[in-house]
Amino acid sequence: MRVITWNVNSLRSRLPRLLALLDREKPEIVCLQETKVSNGDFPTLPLVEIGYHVVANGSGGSAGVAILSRRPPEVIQLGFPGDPLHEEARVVVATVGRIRTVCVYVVNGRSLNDPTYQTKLEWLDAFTRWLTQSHDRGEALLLAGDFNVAPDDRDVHDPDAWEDSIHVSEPERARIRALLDWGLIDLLRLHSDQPGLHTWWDYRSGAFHQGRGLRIDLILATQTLADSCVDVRIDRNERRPTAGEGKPSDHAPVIADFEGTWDP
DNA sequence: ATGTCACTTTACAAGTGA
Repeated sequence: MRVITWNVNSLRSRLPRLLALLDREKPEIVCLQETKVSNGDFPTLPLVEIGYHVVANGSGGSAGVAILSRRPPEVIQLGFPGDPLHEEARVVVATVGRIRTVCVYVVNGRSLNDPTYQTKLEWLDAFTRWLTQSHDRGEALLLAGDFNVAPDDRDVHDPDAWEDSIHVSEPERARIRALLDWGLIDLLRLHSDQPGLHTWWDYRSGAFHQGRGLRIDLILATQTLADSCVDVRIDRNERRPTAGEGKPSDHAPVIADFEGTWDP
């Protein structure tokens, strides 16, 4: 069973690349962020035509999330009770097979002195409170998305240059640790402790070409699911400009493989 | 610090968010 998370930075702009990714990787579950499309304008048809179910949560703003799945999704939830930014559409939840799948797009925050930085911390607190209080660490829970936080210095191309910056500040990292302390496991770190495994590179200044990136797109899972995770990789090639399928997102997809079908 | 991208708007350029 294959799971992919990808911040597409506009689904409509990225649709040709998404269709190529689905054809290439044949994932069972896909978590998308920054779809930037309202539910009414979601390009459902080309995805249904190739065998995917679609659960979208989009308000047309700069966020928007979606879960695509081979199996029909059940117990669908848009946002979460007490979401302080409910109208921004940052969370979508669905059960696929035996896996409770939470797709998340965390507030960016822009910089430590921007008002949205506090919003980010408060939103992460509310999200984590909901997640930990309404789920069981014994269940097969998958939490995937753009966390807009690089969990530790291995996830930052130049930790000195990024010290006390947005995405790496200690209060942000403490919020990620709270999720891990509750019982979630950072699946990529099961397989590699190497630095330089980035998932996002700024469009500007040739950041991708120069390897100046961060790992902010994560797939977390509870122990029962993590036990069956056999591989996690980052599709860096998808971040490259290519002919024919339009421009790349500023994020690369993260791809996790699990043993077994996880059918009910 | 910033050389990009995609979206929006009383829309054909400029502001916003990332």
